[in-house]
Amino acid sequence: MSMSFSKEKPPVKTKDMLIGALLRVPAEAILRRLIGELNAAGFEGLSLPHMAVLRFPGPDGVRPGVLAERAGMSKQAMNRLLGSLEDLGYVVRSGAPSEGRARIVRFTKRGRAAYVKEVEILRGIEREWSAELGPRDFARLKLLLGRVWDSPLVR
Amino acid sequence: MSMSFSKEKPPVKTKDMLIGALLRVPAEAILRRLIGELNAAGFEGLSLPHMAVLRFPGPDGVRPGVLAERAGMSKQAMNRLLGSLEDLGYVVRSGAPSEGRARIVRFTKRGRAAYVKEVEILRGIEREWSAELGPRDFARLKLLLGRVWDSPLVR
DNA sequence: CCTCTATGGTAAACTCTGTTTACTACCAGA
DNA sequence: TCTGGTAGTAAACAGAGTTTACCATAGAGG
Repeated sequence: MSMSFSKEKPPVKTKDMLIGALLRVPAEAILRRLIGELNAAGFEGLSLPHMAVLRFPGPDGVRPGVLAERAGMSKQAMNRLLGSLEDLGYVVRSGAPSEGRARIVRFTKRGRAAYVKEVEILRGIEREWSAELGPRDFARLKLLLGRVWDSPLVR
Repeated sequence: MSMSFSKEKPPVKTKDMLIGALLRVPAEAILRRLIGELNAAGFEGLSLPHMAVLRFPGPDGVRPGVLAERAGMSKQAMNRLLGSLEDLGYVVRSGAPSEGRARIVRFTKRGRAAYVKEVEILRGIEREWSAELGPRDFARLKLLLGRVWDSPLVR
């Protein structure tokens, strides 16, 4: 599944860019890179849809329905994702609901390692951005995005 | 106490957030809103995949293959998207390639109106963000994202 | 104690969207 | 003229998600 963008920069003035593209393009670039590096690091089989599960704050100890809600998808879709992740050896789900208990998703060792690696990759990306923009400006960027996060704008 | 991503804020410290989520979440929120408002404004039928065509700098006067490249998808997939957009009355493609000329995508009136509306919606979102963050900080945010855009980080 | 209802999970059919594979048409250059 | 490259198209296929429907459990009220 190639999400690759064009390889050249469009001949566009930055000041014309609207906030939509300014956020979307780097966000997608990060996601592509995350998946690529995860696979390259030996965590094979992980693809874009799996990221809906692996992303912060992670699925460990959480019920499938909650994960579905977080990811903004149906329980059924999430369930298949979890089945896939289970087949790949990244998570396990506790016993069937017929036993009366709610199911709980748990990381396997491999799953936890993948999650740790994911955070590492993101930290690496942050270091690169920090080097490119300068530490002060990168910190400012994160701070501003944090204020957006805390605001009602994104809900 | 389920913490839903879409309706409530997760109990998370902003400083723990990594750049991936900080960009992804608002980018997705904007996209959802864009599609919703476009539909509500009478531009029915437009869905998420169509946004790969309608997004800046727009398809007008461009060949299908170039649009495919821009969107990071195969020419076949783009072609079907364009067929869909054509059925919905937003674009037209010039005569078949058997006629020896390269096909060119053109907006219909409706298509151009949708594109104009899209920019309007985005400008509206920018105004809201500007009000929330303050004009100076919003300008700073766009400037910083522009520097990311211009850097090799996102390619 | 029994039923009714809400909740959580599961399963199958369907739909949408993209890729892969393969084909046709035109064009420019040896 | 032949040949390789470009542009577009078509059909088969794969995947990912939703809808519809169903089962099991737990808790509340009669």
